[in-house]
Formats: sequence, C-alpha cells, structure tokens
Amino acid sequence: MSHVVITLPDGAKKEYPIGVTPMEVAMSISEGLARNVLSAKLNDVVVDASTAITKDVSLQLLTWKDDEGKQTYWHSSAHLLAEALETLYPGIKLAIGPPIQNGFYYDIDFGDHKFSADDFEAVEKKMIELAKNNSVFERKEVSKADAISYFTEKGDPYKLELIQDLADGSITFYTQGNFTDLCRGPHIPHTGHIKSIKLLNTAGAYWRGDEKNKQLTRIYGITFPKKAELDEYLMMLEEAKKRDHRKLGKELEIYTFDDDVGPGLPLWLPNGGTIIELLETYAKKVEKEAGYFRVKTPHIARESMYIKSGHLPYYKESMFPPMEIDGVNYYLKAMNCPHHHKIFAATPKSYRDLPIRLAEYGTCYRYEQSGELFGLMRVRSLQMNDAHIYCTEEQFEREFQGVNALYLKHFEKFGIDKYVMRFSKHDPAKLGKKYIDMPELWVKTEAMVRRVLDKMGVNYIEVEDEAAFYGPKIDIQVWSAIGREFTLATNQVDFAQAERFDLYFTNENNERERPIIIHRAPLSTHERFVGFLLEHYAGNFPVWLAPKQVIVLPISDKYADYAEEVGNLLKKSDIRASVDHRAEKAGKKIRDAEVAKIPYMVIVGEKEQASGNVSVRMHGGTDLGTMELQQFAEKILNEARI
RNA sequence: GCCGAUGUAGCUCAGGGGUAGAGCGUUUCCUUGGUAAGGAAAAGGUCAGGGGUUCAAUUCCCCUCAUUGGCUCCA
Repeated sequence: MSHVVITLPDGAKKEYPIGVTPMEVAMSISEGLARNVLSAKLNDVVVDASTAITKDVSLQLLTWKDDEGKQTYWHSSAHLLAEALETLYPGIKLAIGPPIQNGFYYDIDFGDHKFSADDFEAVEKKMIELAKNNSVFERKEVSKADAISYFTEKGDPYKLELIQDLADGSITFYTQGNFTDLCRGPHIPHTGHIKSIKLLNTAGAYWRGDEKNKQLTRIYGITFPKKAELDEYLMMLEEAKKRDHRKLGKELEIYTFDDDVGPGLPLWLPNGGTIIELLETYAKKVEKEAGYFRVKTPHIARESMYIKSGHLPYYKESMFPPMEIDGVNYYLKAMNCPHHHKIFAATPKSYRDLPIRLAEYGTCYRYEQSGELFGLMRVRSLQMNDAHIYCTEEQFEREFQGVNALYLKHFEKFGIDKYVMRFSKHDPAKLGKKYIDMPELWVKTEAMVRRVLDKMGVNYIEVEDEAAFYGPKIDIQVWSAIGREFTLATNQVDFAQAERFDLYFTNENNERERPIIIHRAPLSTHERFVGFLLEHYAGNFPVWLAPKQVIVLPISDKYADYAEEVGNLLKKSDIRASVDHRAEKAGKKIRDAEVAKIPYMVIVGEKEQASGNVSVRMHGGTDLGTMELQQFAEKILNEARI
C-alpha cells in the first residue's frame, strides 16, 4: 500500500502518499493555512506537523484558534524561554517547562544567581532575538543510555531524574537553535511563530511539587502571534484586577483586616454585615422550607470530642492549638459536625423521626498556613452555611438529591453558571490510611452518589483520591477574578462518624441502626461566598443583597425636608435608604452614588416637592423618570424580595 | 511553612542620608447648584515595629510583623 486515506474534520476523505506530513496536507489545501499550522491531531493524539503519516487516520490541523494549538505554541515558547535563559545565564539547571491555561512557565535552578523581575526585559529581548532566527524544532528519538550521557555531560540533575522514570525507547529530544531539551513534544514548526512575548512573574516552586525538595525559581510568561493580542490580554488582566474582591471589598467598605485582630480574621464593616444578614435570612428561609431545624452550638469543645471524631489525630495541624481549662484541653472548633452529632445523640431517635436535618451558620476557626491566606477567600475564622442530615440508607438517595436540588436553586438565585461539579472518590490503595477502612461502604455510597447525579442530569467530573476521610464528596469549584480556583460549596457523604459517635436510631424491627450522614454547605462560608459574590457581581449587588438600596439626593438644601420625608418613608417600608444632605451639587452626589454602586438614586427638587413625586435614576445611568413615591417603594420591595 | 516582592496621611500613590508631599476623602466656610467631580481654608503621618551603621536614618543593613505573586496545603 503506497497511499493513506486521511479524513478531515469536515468529513472529507483524501488520499495521500504514505509518509505524508500534516504540514504537507495543509500545503495541499492552502499556503495560508500551512503558514498558520502549529501542530496536528491524528486520531485524537496531538503531534508535530512534521510527523509522517503511515496509516489511514483522521486529521485535524491545529492553529492558534484551537486550544491544543495554543498549548503547543506555549510549550514551544517555554523552550524558547529556556534557550534565552541558558544563553544569558550559562550553567543554570533546567527542570520542567510546561504550557498552562494562559501561557507557560519554566522551573529553573539558578544556582547562586538571583533572578528577579528586573531581569525580564533582557530575557524578553533575547527571546525575541532568538525567535527571529526561525529555528526549526527538531525531534529526535534517543536511547535511554544516550539521554543519560547527554544530560550527565551537560550536568543537569533534574533532567536525569526525569529520565530515570522513562522507559527506554520512549525518550525524545527536541532541538531548536543551540538548545536541546528532553521533551515529549509536540512543538510548533519553528520559533518564528512566536512574535509577542511577556514574562509575567517569578515564584518559588518545589521540584516535583514536594516541599521536601529544593525550591526552584519559576518564571511565568505568555506569548502571542500578534502584539494586539498581547495588549488585549494585558488589558483583560487589568480589568480582572478591578473585580478583585480585595479591591472592591475595600472600596465598598465591606470588610477589613487589622493587625491587632490578626491575620485571616476579617472584620465585617456595616455594609458587609448587612450582606451577611441578608444571606442568612435567605438561607434560613430556604432551609426551613426544605425541612431543616436550626441549632446553636458553642465555639469550643473538649479534646475528647475531637479524638472521638477522628479530627484530632488527622487534622490537628489545621486547628488552633488547644487552651487548657481546669486541666483539660479545649479546642476552637474547626468544623460543626461533632457538635451536631452530639445534638442528634441527645435524644433517642426512631426511624419515624428520620431524616433529621440540623442547620447552623456555625463559626469555625482553622489554622490555615500563613502563606495560604487570601483576602476573604481563605481565612482563619469562618462562618459556614452548614447542616448535617441524618437519614436511613433507604432515604439517602432522596436526601442527597434534595441537597443537590438546593445547590441548583442557589445557583439560579445568584446567577452562578460558571462552575465545575467534582465528584471526589477514594483511592482503594489508601484504605486505612487516608480513608476509613470500610471498602464495601465506599463502593456502595459512591455508586449511590453517581446514581443521584446521573438521575438529576447535572454535569460533573469524577476525580480519584480526593474524598473526605469519612466518605465521598461533591465539591463545586469556581474561579476568582484573578483566576485562582476555589471550592465554593461542598456536599459530603459520611458513613464513618455515626459509628465513632455511636449514633443510632431504632428501626421498624426494634433494632439499633446507624444513620448515614450528609454534610452540606451549599452557600459555602460567609467569607468565601461574599468574596465570590463581590467578584461575581463586580460589586454591583442585586437589589435584594445591596447593603444600600436607595440614596435620596436633594438638589439643594431647600428640599432637604422633603428629601428627609422621602427617606423616612422608604425606611419605614423596610427599604435600605439614606439621604445625601451634603452641600454638593446634584452631579457630585450622583457621581458619588455611582461610585458606591448604589442601585437606585432618587433625585428630589422643586418639581418633585411640588408634586410629591420622586425622580429615579438607576445605577449605570438609566433614567426611570418621575413616579409616585409609593409606586417606587413597591417596585423596590418587589425587586428586593428574598 | 517555603521562595520572591511590597509596607509613606482614611484611600491611591510620589519622594528620598539633613525629622515629609500630591490627588481623592474628612472638617469648616462660601456657593443653593437638575442626572458622573463648584470654590476656599484647615485638620490629618513615631514614613509597619524593633535593632544596627552614621554627626544625622523615613531613606542603608539585619530581625520581626503584615500584605502580596506563586509553591505546598485545603476536613
């Protein structure tokens, strides 16, 4: 057979001589396409555009428009960065340099040289210079012995360590210009594609992600085929910064930190306090409808409870050190579950009582590592939208489904559509170590969880080895404005703690039976959720959540009394309104109200006073014209319904 | 916890070996102005804290604390 049949994405089948490369196929289609080809996909495997095709395949040519094309591009950019660094700083040791979602990085051991952001410009310049050589990325298969001898001679311990783990016959080198790297590929045809380069930041990163290993210097960068795209990207980063909850939280006076209070211990300012209260009102309403009971528990407990729960031996590191009272150690609670279990156990339970759903916006304290603290998203004192459901095995699926329904309801209420549902499972190899040693129960509950998810038709991904120690869980992942990933909400199955706390109910046969427990926190913690909402809404809270809903702006102090009257009437209707009595012009008052992101401005002057009406302007500039005060109040109340 | 950066007025930031500056905000006065900034004056800082070098430190060096970009961690 001297020909291969290549199927293109549009379904067209074409015959080419055996050994044809994706680049040659591109040439046969159009020269312009060939110029833009970065790599290719052969039956779902991404390869160099210069790969010889030896059998019938489906082929997709990858360009900058494809995510996989971008990944190839950035991977090659990482090699270009390494080449530039090696030229400028001879003797450095290279570790790894992969593409990431936006750009790429390379981990480098600079030895004694201190590399900093001040050096970026010189490196970028060198990269541009090298890119202009249009150096071809050449792939070469090498034997393990040859690979070892190459990097031994070069003196690169990191590459040698990587090679140790590779099988002979699977090792490839890529060379562009004077630079050769151990690499699986694929790469773009030549460096000339890389036109616009920006190094973004440096960071410390442990070799192989292990904190016991040496810390290397990681350099992050991004590249584009066109300068306009780089500019656009940098602009986008700037825009994202404006949405950062830390910036908005300060500007809108939501929360603050104080050195005397301590790191990771947020103080909620009145605006933040209002938002929290509204969130709680909403949660309590929804949970009441869903059959939850509210409970209250103390912030501390004796050591013995956390030994019983299993938290202490495993999670001591994450708890504040104990305080000794009357010769006994007490801990600040890092979670509410043990307290709730004690409430379940306080009175005897019949199967007729189940399911029992205990809810509490409980305040917890976690000793997060200092380097982990991040605005409101990662703190040391937190209030969870917590609840524990105790149910029978037969009730489990229904209850679990009910919890998921609650999640979806919340997402709709807050307009959350960008999230990933992660179904975290155990790793059977770690039973008895990371996970409680009850293999059948793991299999059974994971199957139940999957069944519920499938039945509800929600989108989710399954991940191994990320379950809680007492059972599988579902996490909702979201991203902060600056792209950091967070678990917003969590929903966990627990078949272990009932045993540890000797929780039981009496079943129909008058026997003792263990309940299954569901831990759930769909609205996350106040801290993380408000942080998330600040970014989600870019500070423009919907009317029902806005700390200030209406501001009344008298045109001059001649109308101060009328403005006061309007403000008082609104306040009496339970609307969060205030009056701006400053001796400023209307334009100034409007501007300040706009900056404060207050949803409605009510402007009152001569006309309004004479007619007893109000003029309404929405945040953003929409003029709603003049209306009766009562009509306006009803409109707000209607929009603000929780 | 680790590597790097940063810390100057309430906020955003400039400055720099000879004990500090702007804009916004605040207060007071003038102005009574109709949909994104009217004018003037004043108050406000142990230049994060501690130690060192120096005739002299906010500036240079060291330590601590905090913030921050990442890494590790995240019940």
